[in-house]
Amino acid sequence: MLTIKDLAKKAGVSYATVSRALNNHPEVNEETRRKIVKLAGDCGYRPNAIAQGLVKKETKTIGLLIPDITNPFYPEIARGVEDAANETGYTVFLCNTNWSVERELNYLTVLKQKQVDGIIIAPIHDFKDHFDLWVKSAVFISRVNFPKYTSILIDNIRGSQMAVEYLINKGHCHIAFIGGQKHIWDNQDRLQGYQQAMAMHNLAINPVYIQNGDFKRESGHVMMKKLLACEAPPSAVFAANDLLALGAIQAINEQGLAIPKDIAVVGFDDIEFASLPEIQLTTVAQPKYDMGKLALLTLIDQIKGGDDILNKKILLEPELVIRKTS
Amino acid sequence: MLTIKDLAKKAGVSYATVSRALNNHPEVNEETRRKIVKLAGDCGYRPNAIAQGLVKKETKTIGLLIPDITNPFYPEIARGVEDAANETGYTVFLCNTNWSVERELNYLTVLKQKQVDGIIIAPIHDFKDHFDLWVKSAVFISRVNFPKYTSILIDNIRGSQMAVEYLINKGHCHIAFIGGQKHIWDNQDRLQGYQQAMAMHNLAINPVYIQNGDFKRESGHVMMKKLLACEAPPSAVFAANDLLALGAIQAINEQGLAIPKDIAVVGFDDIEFASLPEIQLTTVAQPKYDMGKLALLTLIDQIKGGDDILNKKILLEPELVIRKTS
DNA sequence: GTGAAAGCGCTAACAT
DNA sequence: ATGTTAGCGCTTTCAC
Repeated sequence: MLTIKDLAKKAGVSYATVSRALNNHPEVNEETRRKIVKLAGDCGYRPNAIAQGLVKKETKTIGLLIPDITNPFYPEIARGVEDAANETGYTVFLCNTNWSVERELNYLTVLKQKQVDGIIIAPIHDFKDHFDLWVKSAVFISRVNFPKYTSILIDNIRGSQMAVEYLINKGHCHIAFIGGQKHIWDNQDRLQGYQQAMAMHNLAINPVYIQNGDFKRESGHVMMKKLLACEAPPSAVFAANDLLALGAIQAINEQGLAIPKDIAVVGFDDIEFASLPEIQLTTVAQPKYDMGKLALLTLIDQIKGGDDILNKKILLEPELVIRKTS
Repeated sequence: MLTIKDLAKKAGVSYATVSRALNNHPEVNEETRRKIVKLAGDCGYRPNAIAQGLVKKETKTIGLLIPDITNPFYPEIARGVEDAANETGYTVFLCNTNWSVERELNYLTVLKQKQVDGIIIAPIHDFKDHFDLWVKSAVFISRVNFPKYTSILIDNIRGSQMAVEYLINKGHCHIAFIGGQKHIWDNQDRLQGYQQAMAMHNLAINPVYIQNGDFKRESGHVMMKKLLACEAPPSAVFAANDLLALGAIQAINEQGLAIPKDIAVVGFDDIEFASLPEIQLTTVAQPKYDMGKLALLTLIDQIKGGDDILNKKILLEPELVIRKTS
């Protein structure tokens, strides 16, 4: 591996000069700079980012913690993060927590060791106060209970209200909610939006109409089967994400029931596959790619800037996309 | 940030001893080790991995280069890579090349600078010989033309043959191929498998039946529309991946034609959404998750081992999953 | 404008 | 068994 010293030897200057030339320090002679830059190009010299990181205490690296890369919602986010990272010179560690708290925690310590400049996280548990021990800069893709950090997310409550009100306006009054893990913020807020919409229209909620599982398709399938098996099955279901909605649709079809005639279904996220002609899922859309991009840019601001940009809460507007399942 | 020297001071030993204790060197006194380990735990001390990387010339970090994280095929791979990386103590850089050669090349230099121990790559272009300038260890998720590196992939030709032969046995003789970028290995091999199967059954291929675009859904839509518009539309289509198949299905439906009655469709990959009840796409399955895991483990072997494991070619068996679109 | 030298946090060879 | 020291590749004072 070619080092800065090797290059300095070839150029006949001290390696400090090479460093200055390559880092565009103004004090270096224009001619020597050109010579050095040319030489570096010819030799294919690349500064060792690890060594740079050690002295500069900045690694130009961030961590992206998400629960499930397999849910098409997250790849969109990741793509946004990654595109923006690329443009700003950062590289991103992919940390798929797999809905495991242990793994989330473990990743945090690993990322700290690897000296990332910051993290973007869609958390799966409540960090309490331990969090700031681990990272200096972070942006959350979720509501977050401690004020110190920036978060960017869509208005989950509003989105859910829109979805449920739409169903109510369509004449439904037996509307069920199928959700993911109870403790996940997104789930709580979407449940709350559902409850508020029902309350605003003086609609009672049958307790069995509120189901919680996890955010995967199979879980939607299971919960919907339960709903279908109860004495008074709902005439509509609001699912806390599209994967759950897809699972619910499957259960409904297996029962021989028609969508939306017998049961209407509305999802959340608007993953790409929701728009397939065969699916045509009505759902609450999130600007996933833009959220990813924004998260990264906000994080960079925070890394660069200092305290004044902390504690920003960026709330984006959801959009109800009406298709054929409702 | 707490450093090893701070810790040494607190423990009342030299920092070399701390290093030895924490790295389980045998020569250190069992009692001092326990004391140090305890202290480190209490203080929440984590060794700086950047500093470790600099001296050990090993970063416990790898790069994963894929063309499109948005295609559900790749998240499955990524999850496999990531799970295995986690178990073996590695962290992975997500490098989404976005089908851009420039970005792929750029990532290679960035990863080199960041001193990754190796890379796993689903390449989008032919590196010629420049490649070994950049990385020491690599495994390809694709066929690869230069022998020095390990590659792991399924038998694309065989898989395509299986798919096309299945269509032929179903009585089809006007079978079209819609593919991705012409120069991508996967595409070439799948095209070849298609051609071989046709030839083996003495079936002529109408040149317009071979369409190439990119590997995205919209491209499948466009290509299928073209096929539908030609004088003698095919009675079956073999798509080089599931996204293309999904796009083709959309075009067929828009024409008011029935699947599989009027036109049969077969895809490749078996992404999760191919199995949705509403889709039920017949497709050639790849063991995506296992491929990812295997790729990572093979890479580690290579990093650790040396030359003897280079140039392994691991060819996995595809499986034809017959569903409702054929 | 350039060189010499210190030091980032750690490991490992060399002493003791 | 433990301490001392060199050095990984780089940036950044501090001299000149």
